[in-house]
Amino acid sequence: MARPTISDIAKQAGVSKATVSRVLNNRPQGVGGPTRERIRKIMDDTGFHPSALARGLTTGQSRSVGLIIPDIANPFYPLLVSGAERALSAAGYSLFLCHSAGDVAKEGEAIRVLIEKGVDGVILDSAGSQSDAQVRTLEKAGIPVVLLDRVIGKRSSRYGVFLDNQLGARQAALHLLAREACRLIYINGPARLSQSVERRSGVEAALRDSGVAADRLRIVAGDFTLESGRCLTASLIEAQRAAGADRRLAFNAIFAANDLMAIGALRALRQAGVAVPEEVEVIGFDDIEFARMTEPPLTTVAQPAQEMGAISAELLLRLVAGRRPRRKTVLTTPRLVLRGTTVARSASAPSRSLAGDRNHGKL
Amino acid sequence: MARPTISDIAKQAGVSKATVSRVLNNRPQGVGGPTRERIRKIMDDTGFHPSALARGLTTGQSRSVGLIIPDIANPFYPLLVSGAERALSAAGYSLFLCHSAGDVAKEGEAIRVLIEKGVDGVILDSAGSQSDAQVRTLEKAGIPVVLLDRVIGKRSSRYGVFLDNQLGARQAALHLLAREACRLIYINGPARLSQSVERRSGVEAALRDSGVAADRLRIVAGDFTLESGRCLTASLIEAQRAAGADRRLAFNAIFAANDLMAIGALRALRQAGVAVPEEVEVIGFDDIEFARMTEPPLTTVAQPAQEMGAISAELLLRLVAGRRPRRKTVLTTPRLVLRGTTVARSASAPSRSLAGDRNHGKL
DNA sequence: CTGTTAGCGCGTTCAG
DNA sequence: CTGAACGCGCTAACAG
Repeated sequence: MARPTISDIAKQAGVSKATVSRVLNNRPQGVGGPTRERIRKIMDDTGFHPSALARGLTTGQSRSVGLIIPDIANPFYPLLVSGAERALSAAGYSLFLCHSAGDVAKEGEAIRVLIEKGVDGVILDSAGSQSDAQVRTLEKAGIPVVLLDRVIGKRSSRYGVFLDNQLGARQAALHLLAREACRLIYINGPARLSQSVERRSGVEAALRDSGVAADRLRIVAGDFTLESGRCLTASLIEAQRAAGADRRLAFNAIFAANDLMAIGALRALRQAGVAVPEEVEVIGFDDIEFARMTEPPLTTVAQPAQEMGAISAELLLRLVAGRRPRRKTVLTTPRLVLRGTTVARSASAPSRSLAGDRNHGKL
Repeated sequence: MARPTISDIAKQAGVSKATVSRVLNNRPQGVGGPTRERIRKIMDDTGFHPSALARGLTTGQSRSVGLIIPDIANPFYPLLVSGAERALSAAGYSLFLCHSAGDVAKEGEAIRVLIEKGVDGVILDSAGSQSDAQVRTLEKAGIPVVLLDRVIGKRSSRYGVFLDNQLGARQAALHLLAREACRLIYINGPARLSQSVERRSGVEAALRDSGVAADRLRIVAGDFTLESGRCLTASLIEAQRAAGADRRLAFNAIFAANDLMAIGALRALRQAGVAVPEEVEVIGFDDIEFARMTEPPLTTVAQPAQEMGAISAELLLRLVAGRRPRRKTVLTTPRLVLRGTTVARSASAPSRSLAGDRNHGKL
């Protein structure tokens, strides 16, 4: 009682395989109405399912794509996956999920497997900046690639979907710098990551744009963990208190390069008895789910992660279909979400004016 | 310059396809050392990758399995996925990820696709209790299925990996009931979910075991959202205050059926100025990532989600290999993680004594 | 040690 | 409108 094949159906229906194939693919011509119905019924009764493997072997299309991400357990990536999976399955494609654990070798292994599985394309949230060779392997195999979230080399050389980190950081910093007599601390991530570089440059741009004196901004380096945000903030508070009335050490605003560090900062402030947002305002980056659960809820720069996943899938499908998208890379727009860790500022321009909507155009 | 096939390699090497196939599959006999090396080199130089599709067509094995979960964006499921993916890829298997959005129809569609893709097996975190027919479709196609996290019908009738919800709830409740003069509130989830039923029964068992009077326990129903936990707790506090010195309304412990509701409860308590854990102790369930970020960090019942994913994968692989595992279902053991929302109790028995280690035995 | 032959299940000609 | 024959890339069984 093995799985029935197309020939089994043909035999039972007293027709040829070709005829069955035609009803399978809903081809209007070639099969009479009654015959069609009869074949359909037999397929249902026998529990027939056409083999996508066999089909792919002849068509050269597997209708499946690979998605490689550094880490599934990290709460940011599932959003990318979710967006991609939805777009893909809506288009009749399936998703091979692979994780690289941030390791270039594992990433290469995943790519090898995906090629063997005959995927029609790959979405790659690359493990490192040296992934260039890996991508070339795919290209050599004639498999389209869309980069997602992380840049490899020059941004414009490959298809990709990224967040405009600079813009997001700029928005947040501008918002804080609009505070009267603002003294801003920027807690950056590890300098080697492109995200850190871009966000920092956004903060510096905001400083220039707002005309605030350069000594009003102070940049410290964290490592994207809650602990680092807490420690850095605690020691800043400490230093400020030790200095007594020395106002140069004072600060009344913190912008952290991710939400976890912002939450750490929040905790340090609370423990020191500093009122948020009255004495110090705080903004994070990412808009992780927990951002709205802190007290007060965290103002933060939201990444449209699901959308990014979906866009990358659409871009890839276009490539798979053989069309050349007009734009090689899509920059998605971050959005400043105002919550309780900042005070309302009526005068400030609405953040949308900065945003534009570059990601709503045609791909 | 299309993708080279096994015949291309054979031609270049001046041997037959069979010989190439033999080195491809590392078969020790059949090929001489030098020939083997030469063929290997040619494969490397041409960037040859064997087609898993074609291979699967003849072997009847695709070396890929499907994993269906209700929702990828929900932070609990990625842990399951992560565990499964790791175990699978370590065994040389790839993972098709599908989401059902909790919808039985979509789940059916996913199953259909997976059958067509020729997966060797399916791990199913079922969308509903009526998924029985779907599973039968798979069984009819000769595809092994392992249930994960959610039960369908009678627990013992199918292969599956589940958490011992009753045990987890019992541990938590016992811990709280050990408090002197404990008056416990249990915030349950929606009654229709098996998780709610099992956890409630665990709480009731703890009450009996501890010999505490039944009127010390009060059960209210939430819906697993943070808001519901907050509201219910707030109104309980309200009622208690309105009653003045009426001690029957007093409570000094809350056990919530998940972490989100516990966090909501925490917030209500803080807003009412109730000290945690001094006046009221709180325990949650799940141990989501944010549990350790609340203030104080949340004591909770941890689910070994990654492990559950990994075990389900191993179970499935065993099935795929044609071996009959000794046990049809694996019950994983929850673990009470003591953090800041409960006070230390030196007298209480270590939670491990209750735990056992049923999930460490042979599958 | 190596080559030959025959499928795996399906899509696609090209004749009928 | 329908059917027979071939090929997709690979493995398995059997020759040599």
